[in-house]
Amino acid sequence: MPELPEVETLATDLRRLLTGAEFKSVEVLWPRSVAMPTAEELVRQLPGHQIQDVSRRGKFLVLSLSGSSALLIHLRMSGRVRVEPATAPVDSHARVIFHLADGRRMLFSDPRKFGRIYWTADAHCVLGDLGPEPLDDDFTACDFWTRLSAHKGALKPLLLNQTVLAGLGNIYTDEALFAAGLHPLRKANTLSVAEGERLYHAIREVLQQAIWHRGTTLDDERYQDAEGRPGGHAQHLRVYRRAGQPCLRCGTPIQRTVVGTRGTYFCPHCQH
DNA sequence: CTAGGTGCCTGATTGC
DNA sequence: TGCAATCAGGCACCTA
Repeated sequence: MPELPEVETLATDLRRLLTGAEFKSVEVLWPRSVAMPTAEELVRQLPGHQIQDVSRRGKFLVLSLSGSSALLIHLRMSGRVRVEPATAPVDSHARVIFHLADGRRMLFSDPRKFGRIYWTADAHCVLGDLGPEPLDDDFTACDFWTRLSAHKGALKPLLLNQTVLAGLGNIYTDEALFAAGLHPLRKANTLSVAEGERLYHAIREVLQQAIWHRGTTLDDERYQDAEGRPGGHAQHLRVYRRAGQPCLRCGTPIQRTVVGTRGTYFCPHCQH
């Protein structure tokens, strides 16, 4: 599933591929993929708008358009965005097809139909509740510890909460907790300042490594970059989907448990 | 306010 | 073998 590193990789690719491109027409094959405005309005009014920049906020892909509107795309579980020539065969899971004036198309495909597209003049109304960007310079360890200490629940659900911190999903949350030596059920407000700092640095390092490898594509998952290539980070995962295999630090078998509703992987010896 | 539960979805896996 | 049931999971939405 696409999390911050996958969306970052995609945004970087799309910026290179799409800056300056203009929408010629839009085909909506699954109307519920369009969250805002209605599919009809998108089809009627998006053509003619130009893509001025592509960036990322949390797990949202942000396409800044002429006229200061923004096209926001959330891939959720199985969404994918690809730029391809108009002659490419149409993906059977295509949900929205953006035909570009230069003849190419930007395809949004999504087998599980959880992904959502927003077109709005006020991106803040969609992105406004997101927490800080973990890789931003102005997001500090001190800020992070303060946020953690305000919650008495377990660390894992808290790190998945996008209003606390933007961009982490199931994979990188488990990886960051392992790297920090913290148990997923550890209560957030019991962390020492030093432990908070460890988690802060672990999150940033795990995310940066994954971006370096252009994201994680697991065997049964379909994350791809804008040109259809898989990411290379799967082989660097240290706990995620490694239940029963030896911890790379101490050799103890990695355990899988369920926290909330999420499959959760951790080393019972290294994480406290 | 927060915490916890459910629905949205389909491909892959499991069970009979 | 074939079919049905189960599971996975991010987030919106609901209730306590």
